[in-house]
Amino acid sequence: MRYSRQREALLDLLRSTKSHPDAEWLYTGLRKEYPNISLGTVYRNLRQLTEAGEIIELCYGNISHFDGDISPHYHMKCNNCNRIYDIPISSVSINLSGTDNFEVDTINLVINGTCRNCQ
Amino acid sequence: MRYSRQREALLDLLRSTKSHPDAEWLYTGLRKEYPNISLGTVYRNLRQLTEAGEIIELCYGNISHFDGDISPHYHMKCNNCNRIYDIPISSVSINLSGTDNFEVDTINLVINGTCRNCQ
DNA sequence: GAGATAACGATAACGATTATCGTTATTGGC
DNA sequence: GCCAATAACGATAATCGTTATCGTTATCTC
Repeated sequence: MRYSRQREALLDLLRSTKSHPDAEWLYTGLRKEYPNISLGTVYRNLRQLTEAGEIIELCYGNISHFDGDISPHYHMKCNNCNRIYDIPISSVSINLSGTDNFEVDTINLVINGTCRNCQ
Repeated sequence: MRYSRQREALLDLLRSTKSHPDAEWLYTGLRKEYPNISLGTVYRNLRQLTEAGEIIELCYGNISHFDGDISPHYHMKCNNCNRIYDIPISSVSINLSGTDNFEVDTINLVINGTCRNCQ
């Protein structure tokens, strides 16, 4: 993967937020610095970075969101405002007993509910 | 919601399998009994049944899968064959401590890894 | 059985994502 | 530093899952 300014800016922007944005949000943000950047470039780089393991793709509600934080953690999604919050891995303990003969790779946990702001 | 033969057949088909199928699979299956059924009908009824809480919509990899089993349980997804397996709720114990002020509605847990067949 | 209308089938429209293609930018060897 | 090779770009067309439209059919209520 050869260096590109656009990909670097995308990675910087994604790492600078905790909002788990989608491609459109990133595109809008990048256009401030790169007014001619193409939406295709955003999608291409999001896919490359995901495949390289530098970012994580989250799938909530049939559109992809992205997370620049690749350290293990879980998510909380508010059913009202659709915001996605992080849950530190230390706040959850998961105990598996019946997954016999299944080789566990990653654990994906999403708590759906209502966040403080929306109550 | 008025009765319809097509919706009833869809519900029967979905409840008869543990494969967590997508719309296309259900469409293909229904065409054996209803050769003229429309794909739009499948989608319309899947949405209605989901909204009515009679089935559950699962989102893995940007295409919707459906589950006729609405009793609480979790899922295991094989990264190799993409099959989705059920995990009984009794096999997992989840302990939340840091979700302060978040009103929990549902818990969505997916274990990604390699199933017995694919090892 | 008749009128009201939900649901149908066929198909067009939509929105997110991916592919194409000619041009531009990065890189490694001279 | 320059040049050739080519990865990545921007613009845009194509794809694919899903939703909306619309005239017709089936279900339900009286």
